[in-house]
Amino acid sequence: MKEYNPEKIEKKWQKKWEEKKTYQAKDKSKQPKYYSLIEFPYPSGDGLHVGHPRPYIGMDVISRKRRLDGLNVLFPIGWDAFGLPTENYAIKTGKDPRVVTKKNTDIFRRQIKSLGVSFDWSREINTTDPKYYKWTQWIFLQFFKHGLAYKAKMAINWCPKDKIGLANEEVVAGCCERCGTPVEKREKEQWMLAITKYADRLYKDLDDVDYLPQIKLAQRNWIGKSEGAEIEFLLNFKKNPKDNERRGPDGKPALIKVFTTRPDTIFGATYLVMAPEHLWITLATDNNHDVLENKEEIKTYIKKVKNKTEIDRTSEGKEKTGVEVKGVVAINPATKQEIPIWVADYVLPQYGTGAIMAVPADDARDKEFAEKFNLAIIENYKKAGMEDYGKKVTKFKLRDWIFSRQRYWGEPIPIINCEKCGLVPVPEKDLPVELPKLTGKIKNYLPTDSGESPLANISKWVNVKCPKCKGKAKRETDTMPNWAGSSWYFLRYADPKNSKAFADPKKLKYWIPVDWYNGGNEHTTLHLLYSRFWHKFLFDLGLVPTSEPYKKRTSHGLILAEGGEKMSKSRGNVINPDEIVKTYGADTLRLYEMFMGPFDQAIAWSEEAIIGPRRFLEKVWKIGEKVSKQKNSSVFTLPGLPGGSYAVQNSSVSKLLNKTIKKVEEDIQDMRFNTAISSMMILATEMDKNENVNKEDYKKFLQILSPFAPHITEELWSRLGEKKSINNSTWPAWDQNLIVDDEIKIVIQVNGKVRAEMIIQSTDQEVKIKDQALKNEDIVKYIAGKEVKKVIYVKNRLVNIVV
RNA sequence: GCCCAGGUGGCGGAAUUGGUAGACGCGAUAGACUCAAAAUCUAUUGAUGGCAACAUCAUGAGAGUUCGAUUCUCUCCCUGGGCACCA
Repeated sequence: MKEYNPEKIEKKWQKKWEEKKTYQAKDKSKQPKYYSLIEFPYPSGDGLHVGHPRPYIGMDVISRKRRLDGLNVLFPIGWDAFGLPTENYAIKTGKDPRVVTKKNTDIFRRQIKSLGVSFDWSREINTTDPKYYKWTQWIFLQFFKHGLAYKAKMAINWCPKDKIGLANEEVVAGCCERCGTPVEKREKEQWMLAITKYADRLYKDLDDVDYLPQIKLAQRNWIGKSEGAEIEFLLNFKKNPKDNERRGPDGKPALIKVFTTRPDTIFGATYLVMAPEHLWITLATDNNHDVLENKEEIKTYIKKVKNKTEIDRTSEGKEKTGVEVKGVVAINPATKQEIPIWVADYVLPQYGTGAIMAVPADDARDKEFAEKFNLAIIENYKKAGMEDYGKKVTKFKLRDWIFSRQRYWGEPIPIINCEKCGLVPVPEKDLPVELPKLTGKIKNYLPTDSGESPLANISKWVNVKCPKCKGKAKRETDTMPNWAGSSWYFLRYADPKNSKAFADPKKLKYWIPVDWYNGGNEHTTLHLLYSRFWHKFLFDLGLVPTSEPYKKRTSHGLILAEGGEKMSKSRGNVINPDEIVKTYGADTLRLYEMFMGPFDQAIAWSEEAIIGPRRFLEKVWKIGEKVSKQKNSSVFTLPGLPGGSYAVQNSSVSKLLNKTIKKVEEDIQDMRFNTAISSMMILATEMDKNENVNKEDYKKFLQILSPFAPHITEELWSRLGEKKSINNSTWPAWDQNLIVDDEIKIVIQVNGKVRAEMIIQSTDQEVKIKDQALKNEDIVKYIAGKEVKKVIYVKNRLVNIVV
């Protein structure tokens, strides 16, 4: 076997590693633990494309490096398999989502395995497995029992033709993706999780974790902590003087509470604006109240606003709309002036109090609105103190999490609705509440006409006895969002087969927190925040050992198709890794994906460029042939010293090797995989040129390459006579003495422009170097006859002469 | 619109974080080997001018700070991602 034949050696080693359980994490070990984590994939029907493995390979490099560092590494994988695409596919084809999921995970598993990623497959999990979602439901019950899961009326996207609730993604340009009918908003009772109760801690504890700065920033912006004041504006009713007894339509004192981050600008507040959804205006326009002069006009406006998206409503570019609330005015507590009240959709109901004081002199949106509707703008108004007119409060943009889906393919919410007892949790002993199989007459995965989940159609499943009073009751038919299963999956990996608890506390104590979690930027504010929330809740219950789940978080960029577009089946530009593995080998694919560009940035695939990494591996192979032919002439044993053999150092290659070991080590830690590979390419070229490459040097090279290209290095390693796997070896140490150069080339600049080069000794003093530079013959002609104002020396870099 | 990331040769990108812009790879051109081709090897490869030494220009655009700016500041343009029911 002279030629490099990746197909043969890759399959061979993958089989051996599996047999020898090389990558299985040990629950008990004297070695320190290391938990590295990737976001478990959604097994879509399109199969794996070359973008999927990028983060896996990246974290695989980290994990393999950690093993060589002597750590007990947990690097697990599973399937986040509930979700819309599978459900929609099931609706279209009538196939059981379970069958579809099984098929898809089988394909994904085979494909991922073919890349030699060092996952511990013995811990594989699947969120759709009842043994798994039993615990998702169990955690939900804990939320419910602690009052953090509750029901509330929320607006959902509703297609009036298909009569189903739609995900935001299924709404295209305001219309239903399937039938094109304009989408309406519809109020529906939804399960909510009170993530806002944790807003402060989710914000503050970011200080203690090692996330990339932009990830922290994104989370902070999302939580949207702002300090400001709530100020009460008293109302004055015009239509009926009796109303001025300071009683509003809701029976409370007639006032509107606003939230502002700038209470100091109150003297400039010339009108109030309420969100169309504001409770005050809802009540004031209903049939029981008659305080407003233009109720119908306002009601028409509110109806119109209802179907706009939030982005449309708050975009500065879009023209502002609104109506004045006639028949009532507010009194500015600072100026004592009467100011008009408006309803406008640029104010959102969820944030602050759903009402603002408008200061058009200071706020761009208020100004735009005031100019359109001819409202007063005061410039040069007096500034007030922060707490002169209202009390200081902290508000968060973060909203509670809508946790219901009217879908089939999700975890059933384990609640029973009893006519007498109300919402009753399913007893823990009855978990999991399994999804009923759709058999016999019912083969329909569509939601019901009333907008309920398809589960509502299955009366046998729905109708149950109340666990409390044994009376008639019905199961909750809403299911959980796909975010549920992924909010705690990393805990399950610590103990994936446990049937008594979601995980053994001892094992959690050993493995948690996750040491390094890498994932997509698109998950920064949802999944990452949700899972931190669940983890904190479990921590408060004493069920997990840490208040934060992940010590470190980094992100990867997407791989785009050749034109720079997203890869998708519908565009027909998907590249299947199977073909790349077949043509070039898994090691080449791995190297290429790590080499193609910075790990955290989106990058376009290029079929043409893959050949580079392949040529590099051919070269590594060639050097291996050369080295293995050498007799051990370059290794000798020093008499008198125990055991070891001492290599004769080939100084130029050895120096470069030591520099490369250091560089690769540092680059892996910072995920600068592309430059790590580039430095190894330089080393390989150097070894290839050199007649006598020391065997020990070459083996060190194989070791530092092995996290990137595990198959070829394992093969070459064993050919050099090593009996143990390269995985069980130790990362080579670099020698500081071999890294420092004695002679250094520096440049000489005149006025910042490079004019000459010179060689200095590393021991040279600054004065000597400056003097040498001024005397340099190329430099003399540039500075002759000119006054030297300044000479700047940057250590080991340059001398700059300013004339 | 708001928030985030980015814009460097023909292409992907590098630049020790203020210190030689273009490492490494792809592609291209020429040569070696070959009957020939492929593969491989060697050399060249930012632009302009010049026989050459060399000079000038050049990191999205414009300004600023500095001995020195791809890097820092300001203004603007463009691309990608997120915006709460996609995963």
